[in-house]
Amino acid sequence: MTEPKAVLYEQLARMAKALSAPARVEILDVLAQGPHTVDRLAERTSQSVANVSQHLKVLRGTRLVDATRRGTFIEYRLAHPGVGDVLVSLREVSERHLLELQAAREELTRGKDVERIGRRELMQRMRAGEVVLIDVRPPNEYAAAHLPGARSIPLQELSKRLAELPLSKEVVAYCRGPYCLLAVDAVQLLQRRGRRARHLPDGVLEWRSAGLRVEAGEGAAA
Amino acid sequence: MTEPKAVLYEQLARMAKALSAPARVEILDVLAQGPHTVDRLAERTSQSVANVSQHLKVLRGTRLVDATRRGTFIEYRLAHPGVGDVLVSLREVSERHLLELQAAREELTRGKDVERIGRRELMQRMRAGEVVLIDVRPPNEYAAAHLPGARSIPLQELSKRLAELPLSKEVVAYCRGPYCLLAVDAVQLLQRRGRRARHLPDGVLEWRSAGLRVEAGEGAAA
DNA sequence: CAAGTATTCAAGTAACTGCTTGAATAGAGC
DNA sequence: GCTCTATTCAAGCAGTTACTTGAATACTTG
Repeated sequence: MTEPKAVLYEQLARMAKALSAPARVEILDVLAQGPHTVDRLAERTSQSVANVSQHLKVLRGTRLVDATRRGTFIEYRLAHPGVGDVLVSLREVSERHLLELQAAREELTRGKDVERIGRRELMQRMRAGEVVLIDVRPPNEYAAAHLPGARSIPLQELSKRLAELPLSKEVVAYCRGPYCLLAVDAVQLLQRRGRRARHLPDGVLEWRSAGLRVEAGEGAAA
Repeated sequence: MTEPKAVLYEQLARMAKALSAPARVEILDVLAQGPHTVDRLAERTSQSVANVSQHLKVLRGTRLVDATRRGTFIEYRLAHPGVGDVLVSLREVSERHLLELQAAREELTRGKDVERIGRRELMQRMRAGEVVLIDVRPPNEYAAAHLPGARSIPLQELSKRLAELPLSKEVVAYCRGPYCLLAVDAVQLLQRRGRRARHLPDGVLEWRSAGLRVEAGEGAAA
């Protein structure tokens, strides 16, 4: 008999091991924004296709991701919203304990301090009709999932589409999550144009992991 | 410049890597029950002292555990309650996705099916004074942390101390968590003696991770 | 200060990991 | 059925990991 208790720890470790390569964490992080094909993943993560394929195999082995064929491509996606929760939980504990991570995060946002808004305040002001929430990610990510009531205005189009945003309301921008700079750039751009704007540091992952609802559809096809 | 974004993923992976060896997960699991010295850890996990020491070094490197000298021993403990949350979160996702883990868990509890009680019902019935909650772990673990209102009756002493449990009340037993069999054995013993008894599959880790309060002290010294 | 011991270090090993390169496979679409 | 191409496989290499054994530290206690 192989100690049954040993099996339990082996399996927990196996799951952790699946998350123990930077390349795989990045892949999961990208997949959290929506389904991707192998070579779009390779492109987004600057890795070879073969290598991404091998990492995906590992992730499929622990059933963290699912694959479905779609035309000539194979589309990979997170197997379950709960996978996102682990990512968020891993990030929380890492930020609390790893000084290097805190340093890297500060480095990332150096000179990009913008005023933030929290989930609760955002929801209150949304209900009161006082703010417009914009999703500045690419349209396909918006289509895969976005925050309720958010409008899709990709960062690249923002300066041309300013007229869509009522002057009377404050603008709140979000993107992929706390490590993504799209929304920060959006807020800076809006402020330079004389708008009141704040940054919501959540992405759909964080939002869902906090137990809140997200919407899908209404955008470009994946 | 080393890509700042790459650093973020490296750090997340570093944290996951710390959890990617079965021996380390087991060590953390034991530490979650209270502080331990290196050689008690070695004993509990059936590993060599030198090896445990090396694993502890890794865990200290990611600041998951802290060490403090206490007499001639060095006592290791989880650095932060949040570390327990990661363990719980890792376990949740692993149970959902890894069939092998589900199988191992069934194997572990085969022929030991006992009636369970949930957190909510337990709290209601505790408030109503209808149940006695007993902690069947060794006294030092009880002393390190236990559920509010629980009485310490180690499994070994249970049959001798039955008189302490009022016949009028149902007994609820808990131990280290869902993979620990102490409480299951306790419930079986109680039932053989004609008592109404149920099993709470939580340990202090799960209880705390659900946002509930735990108590410390009032027991044998660590 | 000396002795004792809990803990850590150091060296050596077998096994594994992540990445590359180049070839094979397996569907879709005509 | 044939071609095209997205994806996977296979082999190989440099670097790392987990464990053992045996010796060295470093702290307390007397």
